[in-house]
Amino acid sequence: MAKLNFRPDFSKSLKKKFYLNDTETLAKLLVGKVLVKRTRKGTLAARIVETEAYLSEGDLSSHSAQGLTKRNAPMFESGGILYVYKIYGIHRCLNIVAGKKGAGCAVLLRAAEPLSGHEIMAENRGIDDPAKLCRGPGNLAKAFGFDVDDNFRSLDTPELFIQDETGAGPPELLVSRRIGIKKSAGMMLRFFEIGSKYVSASKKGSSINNISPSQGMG
DNA sequence: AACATGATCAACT
DNA sequence: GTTGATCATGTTT
Repeated sequence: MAKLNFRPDFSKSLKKKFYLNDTETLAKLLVGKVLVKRTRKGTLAARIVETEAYLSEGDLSSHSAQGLTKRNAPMFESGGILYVYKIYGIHRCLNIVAGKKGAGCAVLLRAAEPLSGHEIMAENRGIDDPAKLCRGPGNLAKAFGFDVDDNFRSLDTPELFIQDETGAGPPELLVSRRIGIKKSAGMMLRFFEIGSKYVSASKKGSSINNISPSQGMG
């Protein structure tokens, strides 16, 4: 579970093609990967344990459902960049754009297990408990210091990337409905690691069979 | 008016 | 330990 010997390694970063997977597949595959951000104060890293997929079609809760707007413009770019938006005036939500340019889909990062930069995250959050630093989408974004000026930022530089640390095998996942939405609420598009104490909200879910990469539109 | 939230509190298992 | 209700907050539609 905990990666005691984690070291940031840009050579293990996910490549552009990885983000062209369809949104649901990307959401599953991102669980267990490590988000790495280098700042002036130090390097932040956390292992993703909970995600949600927001689709390009047939998903009324996706920000892309109403078409291109100024706010959701990053969603319509090619996958592998950030989409950050404000919610309830207070919080930020960090998304990874998925799929081809023009598709309009993204993966919301909902929770993560801190691996590096604990002190910086604690300072950003104003709390210490490692289990709470990156638990919940607003908290995760705040711990990492992401804001709307990070929109369109690419995930393929040594300053910001996602590292594949799943050499020992992918984590076992559960699937559930997404949290905090009313439209398209029945869709099973939330994915999280079984038994992780870093997961937000409910830890109930159904088991998933296999995960296979694809090149669909999501 | 709705909103991809979080903190807090009450009630329950 | 968990779940559900309540509400502060301000941007977007």
